[in-house]
Amino acid sequence: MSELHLNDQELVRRGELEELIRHGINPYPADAFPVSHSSTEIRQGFESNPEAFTEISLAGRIISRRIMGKASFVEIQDAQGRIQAYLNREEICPPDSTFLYDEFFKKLISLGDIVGVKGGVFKTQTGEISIRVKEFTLLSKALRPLPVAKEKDGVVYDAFSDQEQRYRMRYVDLIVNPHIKEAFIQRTRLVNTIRQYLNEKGYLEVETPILQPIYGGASARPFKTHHNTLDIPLYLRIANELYLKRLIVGGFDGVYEFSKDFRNEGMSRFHNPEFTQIELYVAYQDYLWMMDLVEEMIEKVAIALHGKPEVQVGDHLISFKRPWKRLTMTQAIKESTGINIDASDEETLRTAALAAGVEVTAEMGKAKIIDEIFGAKVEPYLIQPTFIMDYPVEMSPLAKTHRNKPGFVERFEAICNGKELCNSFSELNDPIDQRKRFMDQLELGQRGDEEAMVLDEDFLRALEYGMPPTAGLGIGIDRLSMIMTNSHSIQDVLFFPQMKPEKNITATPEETNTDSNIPAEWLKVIESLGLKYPEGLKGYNPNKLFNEICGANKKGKFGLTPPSRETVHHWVEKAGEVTPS
RNA sequence: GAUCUCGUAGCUCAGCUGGUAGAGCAUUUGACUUUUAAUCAAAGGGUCAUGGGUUCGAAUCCCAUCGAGAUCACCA
Repeated sequence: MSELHLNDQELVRRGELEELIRHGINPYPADAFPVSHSSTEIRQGFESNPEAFTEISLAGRIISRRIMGKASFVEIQDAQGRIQAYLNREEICPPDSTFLYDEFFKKLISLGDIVGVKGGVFKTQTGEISIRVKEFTLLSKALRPLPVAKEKDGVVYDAFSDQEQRYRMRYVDLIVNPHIKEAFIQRTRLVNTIRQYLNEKGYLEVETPILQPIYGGASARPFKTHHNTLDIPLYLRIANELYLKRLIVGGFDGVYEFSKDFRNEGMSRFHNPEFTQIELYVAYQDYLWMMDLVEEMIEKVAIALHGKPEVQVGDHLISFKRPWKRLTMTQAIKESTGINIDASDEETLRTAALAAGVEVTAEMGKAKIIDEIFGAKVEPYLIQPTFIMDYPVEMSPLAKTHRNKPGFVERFEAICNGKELCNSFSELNDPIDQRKRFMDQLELGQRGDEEAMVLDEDFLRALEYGMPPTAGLGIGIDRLSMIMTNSHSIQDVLFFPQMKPEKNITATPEETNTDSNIPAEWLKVIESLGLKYPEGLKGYNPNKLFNEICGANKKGKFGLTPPSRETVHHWVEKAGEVTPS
């Protein structure tokens, strides 16, 4: 960033920086600054035991400052909170010089600087517990002004509230809006609670591949990437289900993983391209057993976070107290709409759906129509946690066929606040049935469904070796965090939500897709190989090209610095898009 | 992807039917030894998201682009 773009406040701070250095003060000292107390420890402990606070040290960021001649008050914010410090010229300066106060503290220290103080704790005339500073150390100089807000009687004025800036510069958001931290701390507490619960049951936390040659376990569009050495496409996982089941085949009887998954789909306040799920698989259990586990576990989470099973979410007070309501899909739809999906064939159902105002089309099969009715007429109205059980088989290619209800699978979702909270089934372990379900998916894929599952031959091989009957579960951790922290958007429970790049548009956007990114000198090398640009590069193996041009460069004594393999890949890609002139 | 709304100082925001930019906080300078949205006095600070157009004249009207938010679509 060039100096030309600095605003007046940034220039002032850089001036202060130079001035500090001129006075021999390192603005970024290497020395450790041992901290004896946090702001919270001081505020909570001082009243009952003042003697323990005569010699303390504390470090943090200057968040506000009131200079009153020879005395000053600063508010210092550490990881726990804020505390006031009192500085007096005579107390921090040696008798022969007022530099430390008049120059260093007053002129060269700014809001946002990180400082360390040593001194004793006392109470001011207005009754505020404060640190009487004897030693004042600069620990890190801030070169940008902090968007500090002021507060009185609980009302915050001029808070840093621009959502775009808050998400793009979460570090600033966390400094000036400390309450934002709370949701993130709760999220971690939530994860820890689940982890502890599952560990106590003896299940093994495992790690499985994020880069997968075949993506599976869910219906979604993946992110695709490429491995150069193997020269194969790889996908970022959309789920880890099929890997965890392989581990069940391998003889583990309970495995789980907190899994960052990636889906190349739309974004909304409920969707981020990367998100976290926990998946759990337990051998010799079924979905009914899993329902009990979910109830117990989520109730524990609510209590761990709020001290009670009730959580205020928007306008609703949601109770996670066991037991939760349980309904079959059939019952739920019947209750809400009067439609009996069991007794209806596809056409009757379509007519009934249309009559109820659900948008269904002629291409939709019975299962899809049921899904549409449920999504439009039932799910949004389920506020208190509710289990919906037994889904149509077509929508659940990895779930086991229902033990006594043909056409359905042993699957449940917990719905809460109108959204899916988790998804679970008795896992399909019949390899022949599983192959058939994959084939059905393949057919969907050939008909253009971009989210249809792909066939995973190795997974089928694993099933053919025999997988015990298994109960499986997936919970969206971000969604659960949103509910548990009363957050309106997924961005409020992700430190760094995905955003479009912020850099301003270039002045001439058309120039970026001119004919070639290949520098002229390298075009010569390529031509010396007898390849014509761009048509000769179309479909050419980029790794081969890389080797050849590097070789030609050496032998032909072009004397050029070789490009990276990645760059060459890019050239080939680009060449494929260019039409020969 | 669609629709609507928004983008002005470091932050939060004004800026009318078009007439060359305002406030509070922050910043700088000065005063002030227990303040707490400290106070008092003065000063500086802007490519009005970007690029076009209409106009004598555009922050304001029109078009395009970029970015954000909301709703919808998509997403088991």
